[in-house]
Amino acid sequence: MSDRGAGRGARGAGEDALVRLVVARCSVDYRGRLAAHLPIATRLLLVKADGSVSVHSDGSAYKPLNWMSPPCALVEEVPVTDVAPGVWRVANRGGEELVVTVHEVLHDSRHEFGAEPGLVKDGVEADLQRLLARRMDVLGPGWRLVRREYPTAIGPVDLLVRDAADGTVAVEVKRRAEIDGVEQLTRYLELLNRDSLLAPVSGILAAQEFRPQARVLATDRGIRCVVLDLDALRELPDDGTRLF
Amino acid sequence: MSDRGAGRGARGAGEDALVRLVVARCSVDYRGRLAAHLPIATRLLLVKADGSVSVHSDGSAYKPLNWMSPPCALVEEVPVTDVAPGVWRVANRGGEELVVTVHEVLHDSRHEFGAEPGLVKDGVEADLQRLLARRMDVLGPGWRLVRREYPTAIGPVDLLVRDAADGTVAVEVKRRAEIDGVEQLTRYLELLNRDSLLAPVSGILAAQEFRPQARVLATDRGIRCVVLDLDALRELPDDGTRLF
DNA sequence: ATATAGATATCGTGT
DNA sequence: ACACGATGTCTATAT
Repeated sequence: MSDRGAGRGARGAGEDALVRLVVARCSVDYRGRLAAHLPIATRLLLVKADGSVSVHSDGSAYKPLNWMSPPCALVEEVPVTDVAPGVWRVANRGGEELVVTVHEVLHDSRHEFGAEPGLVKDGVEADLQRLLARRMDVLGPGWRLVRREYPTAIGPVDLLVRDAADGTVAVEVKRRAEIDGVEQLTRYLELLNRDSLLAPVSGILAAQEFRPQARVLATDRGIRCVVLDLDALRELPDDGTRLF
Repeated sequence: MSDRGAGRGARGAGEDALVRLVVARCSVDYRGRLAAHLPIATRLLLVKADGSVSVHSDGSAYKPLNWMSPPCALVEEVPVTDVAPGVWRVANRGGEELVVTVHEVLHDSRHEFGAEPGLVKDGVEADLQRLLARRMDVLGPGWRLVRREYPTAIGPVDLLVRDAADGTVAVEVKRRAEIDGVEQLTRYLELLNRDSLLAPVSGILAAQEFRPQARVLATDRGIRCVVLDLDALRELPDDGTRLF
C-alpha cells in the first residue's frame, strides 16, 4: 500500500494547482464536531486546489453531503489488489477526519483553472444602508441623517437620524428582519436612552423583508418597521433637495 | 440557435437523471435577491438531477461562487458559430436568473448516480437534549426531569426540571451558546415566572461551547451556564440509580 | 488570533 | 405553503 499526498501542503513545488473530479461508488465517514456516515452509493468527489474535499450526491442543491474544509491534508491509500477499496483520509488540524472508502472509480480527471477574478456583489446589507442614508425622505419629510455607523459600547448603530421634530431615532438596517434584529435594536435603544444628551431615542427597523414574529415583537416594543425597496432607494430623493 | 431543456421539468420520460460536469471558461451573472457578476475564468459547472446549477472555482471550500437552487429550469442556447459563446439561462419561479456565458468548453461529461441512501448524523442539538434529559446528575445531585419540550405560548422549553430544593428550572440546550440563546431563554423565563404555579423559575443555558458575550449576558441575568461534554453525557449516570 | 455580524445562507420540521 | 429554529453553518470585518 502506497501513500500519495494531494493537499496543498503535500503538493510538490513544480506541480500546478489542479481541480480533481472523481465519480465513484463510495462510502463516507466524518468524525469531528459531530459524527456522520454515508452508506455506499455513487457520488462526485470534488478535490480543489485549496485542499478541500467535498462529496456531492445528485441532489441537495449546491451543498455537499459531506466535506472537509481547508486547510486540510488528503492522503490516498491506493488499494493493494483490484478488488480491495481505496481509502482517502482527509484531516485538518482540529482533529476532524473525513474517510472516503472508494469501491469503484467511474471517472477521474484533473483540470487547471488558473486565477479566479472573484465575485462582485451588489445589493447586500451594506448597500441598503448606504442607499437609505441618502434617502431620509423614505423615513419621513424633514428627516436628517446624523451619521452612519454611530458608535456605542456594544457596537455601531447603522444609522442615527433626527426626525422633523428634532427627535433622535436609531435605525437598524437588515436585508431580512428577524427576531434577533429586534433584540439588537432594543439593546442599542436601551443604551442610547441612558445618554441624557440623546434621550429620548426611538427606533426604526428597516428591511427588505419582515418575518412576522419580528414585526410583532418590534411593534410591541414601539419600534417602527419600514419596508425598503432596493430599486426605489436607488432613485434620487424627490423632496426639493435636487439641484435640477 | 436551438434550445435544449436540461432541468427536471424539461427532462424526457425515458431519460435518466444524470449529473453533468462541465469545465469551461465562462462568465456568470446572477440577478435575484441581489445582483452578482463573475468575470471570465475557468470554472466547474455542476448540473445536478434536481435541476440545480452551481459554479465552482478552484477555492472557497465547498461553497460555489454562484448558483441557482432547485426547483429551476436550465435552457442551453447552443452557439450558432464555433466562435460564438454558448449561453445557459437558469431561472426559478421567484424571478431569479443565473446566466452563464460559456466561452470555451474544456470538459463535458454526464454520470448516473442512482439513489442516495442519505446522511446519518449523530451529535446534533437534539441528541444533546435527549442525552442531558437522562443525565440530570450533570446539573446537580437530586435534580429531576419534569419534561422535555415543555410547551409555552412562545414555543417549547427544551427541558423543564426541578432542583434538589424542588425549585423549577428551565433549561435551554444549544450546541453553541450565543447571545440570542440567552435572549430566547430570558423570554421563556419571563413568561414562566408569570405562572404562579411554577414561579419562581430559574434558568440554565447548557451548551458544548459558549461565546464569551453569551456567558457574560447570561451571568448578568442570573442564568447559570453549564458546559456539556458529549462523550460524558453518553455514559450512564453514576448516582446510585444504576441497576448494577 | 479572536470575536462579531451578515448571508442569494441552506435545510428540516411542524403548523 | 409558510414560518421557525438548527447548522460540522461559512465568510468577511473589526479589534
